[in-house]
Amino acid sequence: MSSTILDTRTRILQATLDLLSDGKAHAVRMTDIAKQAGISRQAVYLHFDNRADLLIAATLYLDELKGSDDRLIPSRTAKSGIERLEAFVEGWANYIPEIFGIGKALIAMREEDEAAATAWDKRMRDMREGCEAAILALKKDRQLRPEFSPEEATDILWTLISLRNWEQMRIECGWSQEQYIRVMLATVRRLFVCD
Amino acid sequence: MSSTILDTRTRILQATLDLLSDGKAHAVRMTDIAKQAGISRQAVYLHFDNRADLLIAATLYLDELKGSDDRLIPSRTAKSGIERLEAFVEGWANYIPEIFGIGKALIAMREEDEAAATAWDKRMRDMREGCEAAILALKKDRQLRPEFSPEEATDILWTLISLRNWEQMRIECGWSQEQYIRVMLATVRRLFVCD
DNA sequence: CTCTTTACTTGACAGCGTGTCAATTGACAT
DNA sequence: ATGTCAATTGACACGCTGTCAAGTAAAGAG
Repeated sequence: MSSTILDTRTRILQATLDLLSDGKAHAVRMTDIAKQAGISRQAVYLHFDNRADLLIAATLYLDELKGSDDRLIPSRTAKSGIERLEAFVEGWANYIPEIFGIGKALIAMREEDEAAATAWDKRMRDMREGCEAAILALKKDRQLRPEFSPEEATDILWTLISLRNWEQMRIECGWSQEQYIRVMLATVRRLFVCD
Repeated sequence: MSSTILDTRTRILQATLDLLSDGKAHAVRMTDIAKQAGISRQAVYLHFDNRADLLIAATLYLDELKGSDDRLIPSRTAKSGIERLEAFVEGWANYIPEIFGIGKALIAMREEDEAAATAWDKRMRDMREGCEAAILALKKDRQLRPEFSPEEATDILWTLISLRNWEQMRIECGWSQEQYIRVMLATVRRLFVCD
């Protein structure tokens, strides 16, 4: 594993993230990525089997870069269930902008590529576990409203803070990130927390 | 405008809707549609300029078939703001399954095709007006909760009952249509209606 | 009963993006 | 000097969209 291999591979991954960060997932071709990385298109295939493989690797690379596990710490160290719920929602909300580009690309690929679908679904299932933990912490504090079962509440929360909804609110509705966070926090508080 | 023209055109549109109803938008090629309609692939282009044009026409055709305007009647004739909100959410919820296939296809096309994006956006803007009307009816009754401005409440409602969220809850979360309606009604009531 | 028009067919082909293959270069290690 | 390995170049197959040209079959008009 010479450092040259790593360097080129990393440059490809970085190029991928750079280009996808615009949110124009469909406009990013293998040729564009190669050009951005300063190599030939064919050389990309020396490091990644195909486009899906590259996109999946790019999400893992991004995790490394951003330390996605650390994101959950404030939510894990929260004292009350309410605090935990709010810390989780806010932490995730601040993480979305960083993963949005690659996320959107993987979501688009989901429809055509089995491996991409599996990879993205796994990430989303992991995120759902965070939702579930927050809901259960609330329930443990007897602060979870009785309208919804914990499973339903988890599903609602999971759906509510999805990438797609963030995109719709931020881009379609023109909300600022601050507004998004404020409204989401108010929404989950109102929906799930006993008065 | 001989009836033969109409017949073939209609058969193409019907074939398109039939194939898309499975929700596997990306698997439906022009060839598949032609085959389903019983004509040659090239003949499809005698009636529609391109794939986007065909998909857009298919949504309009579906509107004709289903009389989408009639959907809003129960919501318009509702007596109170709450009634109106609930009628709107339930009416839309029951409409989604019918438009889901073609809707998903247009959403996917949105990214690549300007015209498809415009067409779908228009439909969604129209739907947002329904959301807005329901929220304003609630406000007029002084039943709209003060946490959100009417614009914010409209945006939240609009996002909440989106096709994507319906898909996530029905398919990803495995909810039944009845469960979806029950939970959505409870959610909007809790979020927007004063006690 | 021709003549024309119209809808449709067939076959071929260009464009574009992905993915593959073979031959070659250039650097570095032994 | 020799072998290895990353990367390059050029060519090509595949799948799908969209286009074009020539031909056919049937309906309507004179």
